[in-house]
Amino acid sequence: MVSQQEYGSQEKHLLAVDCVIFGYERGELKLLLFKRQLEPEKGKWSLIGGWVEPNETVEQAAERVLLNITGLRRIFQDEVKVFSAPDRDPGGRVVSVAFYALIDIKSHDKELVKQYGAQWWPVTKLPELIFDHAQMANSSLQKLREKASFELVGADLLPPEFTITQLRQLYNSIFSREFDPGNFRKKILSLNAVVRLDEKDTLDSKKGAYYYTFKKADEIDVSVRIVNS
Amino acid sequence: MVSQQEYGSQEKHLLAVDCVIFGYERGELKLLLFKRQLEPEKGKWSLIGGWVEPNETVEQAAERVLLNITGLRRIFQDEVKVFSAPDRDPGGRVVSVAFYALIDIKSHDKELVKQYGAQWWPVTKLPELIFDHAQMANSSLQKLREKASFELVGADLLPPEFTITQLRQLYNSIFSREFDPGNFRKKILSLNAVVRLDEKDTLDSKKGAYYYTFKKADEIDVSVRIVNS
DNA sequence: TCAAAAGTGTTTTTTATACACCCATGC
DNA sequence: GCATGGGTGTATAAAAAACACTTTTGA
Repeated sequence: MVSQQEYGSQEKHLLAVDCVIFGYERGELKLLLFKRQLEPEKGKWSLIGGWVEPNETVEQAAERVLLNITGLRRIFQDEVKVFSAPDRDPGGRVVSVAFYALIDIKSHDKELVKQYGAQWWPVTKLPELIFDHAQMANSSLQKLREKASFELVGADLLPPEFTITQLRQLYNSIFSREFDPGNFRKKILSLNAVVRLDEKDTLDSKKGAYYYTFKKADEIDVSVRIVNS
Repeated sequence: MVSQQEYGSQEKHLLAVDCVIFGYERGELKLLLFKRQLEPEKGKWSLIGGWVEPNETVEQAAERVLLNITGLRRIFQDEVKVFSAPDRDPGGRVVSVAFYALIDIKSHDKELVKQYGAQWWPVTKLPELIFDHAQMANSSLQKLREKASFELVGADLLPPEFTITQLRQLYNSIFSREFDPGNFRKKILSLNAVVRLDEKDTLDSKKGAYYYTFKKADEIDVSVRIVNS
């Protein structure tokens, strides 16, 4: 039986996490990328990663990496997939669990990011990435689209106060398509997940658009479809 | 920087896969479970697992485990999630990647299964499972429901020839609800994914029901919703 | 005054759901 | 002849999509 072999006689593996960090800025969905600081492929662009420690879960490892980079706790993150091709890392056999994370670019620690030589890249114009990191980024975008189809993702990517148009533009950039302004607005408001404030944004339009905030998670209706097909 | 540490100085981990094997028999969705043959928790029920070898991917490890158990190649399988709580396995720190698989119970090697002391259990009446295997089973069922919502899953679970009613009963058991016979039939036929044969099944009904087969994957329309909410 | 985004309303199309009803046949 | 599942048709409801139109205001 496969699992009958003793634990002790088994080969062990280097285990890492890699984080696909999404942000949203000036109408574009972006990814935080790093200049790799160790061989192999030193100097090329990559996702940020970290080793999994013996006393932590892979989720905790990802949280730790995200905290180190952004200074933020309680970031939304979700597992994407395990990448385990034996030769995926020329430096040796490393099995990596990819996570994607959503952050509000404005709220993260820019100093930390700068220290690491990191940079935000629009998802539509990514540079060449090392190893299988491009696959990780692609799979993550797909996962994000799935999530955004079933629930409102703005809470993690937008500032606390936002206009419906900004939310729509975020969705435009996630799905690379143009949502109808009228229909999108109606759909969002029907979800009963946002609250209108009294202030208006007057930067993006002359008339001014009301700001909204997200309701707390426990006040929101569950599982309503947002985007179809 | 998190990933700046040398590869050599890192702790390694025992890495395993666990397989949640779904089958369908006599109107019930079932799981193949095993009497665990090594300590700890020897003799209790569990999923089947195996170690990940240094020269293979986690997907290949799962394929190997499935082949050993069922005698079948090219089984449908999909990654569910990594389970990595440091204390999840009392025998030591083992990180496990859960996979779920779909097989046609009739076509697998019953002798092999018997050798392992394995048994098919209806998903609605599972025994107590070791470690976090119940969580693995739950997450897998959720994943299966997701998949079955967006595409027809019958091809892997049903015999090559099946009636629409059998397909509906499979969906009933996956979603634990009753689909309307008329509407389900119309929906399935509208997908243009099955072909009617000339033979009829006369076991389940007096009038007899036409057998159908699935079209090849590349002949099927992409991404049509089957089940909502 | 007019371009441009905000916001509302209306119409059409599509899809889901509920359910009536005929068919074929073994008992 | 009638109960049973097979199979088709229809009527209603709900949702999505297309798009017209009105409001506001800075340039």
